Amino acid sequence: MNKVKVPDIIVSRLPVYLRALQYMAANGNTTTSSQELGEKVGISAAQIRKDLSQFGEFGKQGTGYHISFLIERLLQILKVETIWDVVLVGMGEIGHAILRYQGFGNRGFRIVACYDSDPAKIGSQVASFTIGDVKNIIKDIKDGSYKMAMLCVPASVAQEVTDKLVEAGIKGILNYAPVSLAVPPDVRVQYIDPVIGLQRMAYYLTEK
Amino acid sequence: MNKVKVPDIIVSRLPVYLRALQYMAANGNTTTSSQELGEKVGISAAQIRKDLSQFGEFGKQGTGYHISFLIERLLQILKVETIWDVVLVGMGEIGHAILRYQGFGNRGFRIVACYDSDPAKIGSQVASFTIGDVKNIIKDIKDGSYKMAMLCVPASVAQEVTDKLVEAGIKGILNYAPVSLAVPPDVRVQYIDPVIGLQRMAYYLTEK
DNA sequence: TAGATTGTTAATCGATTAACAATC
DNA sequence: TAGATTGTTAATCGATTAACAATC
Repeated sequence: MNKVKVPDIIVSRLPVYLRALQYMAANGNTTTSSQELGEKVGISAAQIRKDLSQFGEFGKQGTGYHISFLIERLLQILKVETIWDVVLVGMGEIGHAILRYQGFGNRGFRIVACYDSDPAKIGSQVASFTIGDVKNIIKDIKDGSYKMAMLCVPASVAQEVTDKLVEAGIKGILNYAPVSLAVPPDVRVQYIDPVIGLQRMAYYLTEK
Repeated sequence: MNKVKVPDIIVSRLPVYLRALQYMAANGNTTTSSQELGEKVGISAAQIRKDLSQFGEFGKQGTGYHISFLIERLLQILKVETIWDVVLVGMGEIGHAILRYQGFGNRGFRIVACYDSDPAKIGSQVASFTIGDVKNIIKDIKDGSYKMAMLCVPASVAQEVTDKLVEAGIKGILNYAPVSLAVPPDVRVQYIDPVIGLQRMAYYLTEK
């Protein structure tokens, strides 16, 4: 679709722009500039303009960007205009917290199935879901119905469950397990490990 | 301490190396190479050697790295040999989940106090903590006793709470609120927003 | 019109990779 | 010794910034 491949570092900033724009819109703003948006997200105005220019011309000289229009375009570009179905694997503490979290729906994602490997959990009801056996994932979703998964299993089994997800046709994994995953080139992994963030900040702290 | 400032992009990879090394150590491995470590974390061997060389010479030609020694050095470099005290602000769904999470302690961090602004929650007991009034944060920690915070308040109040944390001397904020924060240059923010990760992956998906 | 701000170009800056001497 | 792997240099590659013509 795109003539030239857009660098991933640019793609990674688009959701941040989108989030800020939606926040502005919710506060009643109708227009903004690369300058103003840049201040909100901590990125230079030049970079925002350069990033957006990869996808088209969305602003007007002299006046800047119409917020609702730019939001629409970013939703299109990121392919989150409609809702993606996501499967949740691992119903421990984190899995339950994710299931209770209300913040996915209005940003393009919803959980449609839950899995675990613990016989004590399989078959039980959580919210509106019946927990399925992780062994059946491949069979269940091999029709390609689902492309994304959230992985909340212990680190010790994360790779083997990942292999199953990949075999089942999953192409994007949001990984909460504190371990690096190996996947084929056409599968993306995003890591959520709060400790990595804390350790990274600790480096800059001078004393306790 | 360091003669030359180390690029943040290098610092950001160190916790990932550390995590993989600790995983190897837990599995009984005693030595590794930049090649092997690189395969585990998805980073080139040359880059790992270059990153580590910023801090010293930790390997041996011909044999590679002694895992436990390299772990020790990374713990030192990242300043996570001993435990950092972290305050938790915002006792909603996410705040409670974080409090229940057992994965911080053995990686360098522990929660030492909880705050909220909801009168219905202030004074109540959660686990071993009494929830404090967010208004008192500045007074409570102005002695500089705590340097890090986890922020789990709604996006609408995240900036004002952040300002209080900064005034209270907090230098590192792990932000779970889905909004960009403005902070002085000596304060670091790390963002945890799963939807950003999901949207970023959605870009690469071809169809539903 | 005058002022503001875009989209884009060229220059700068920084990060990654490839290669290899050193050496365990 | 021969093989393996480091730490480091130089080359390559890619990302950011500064500047400005175009134009709303």
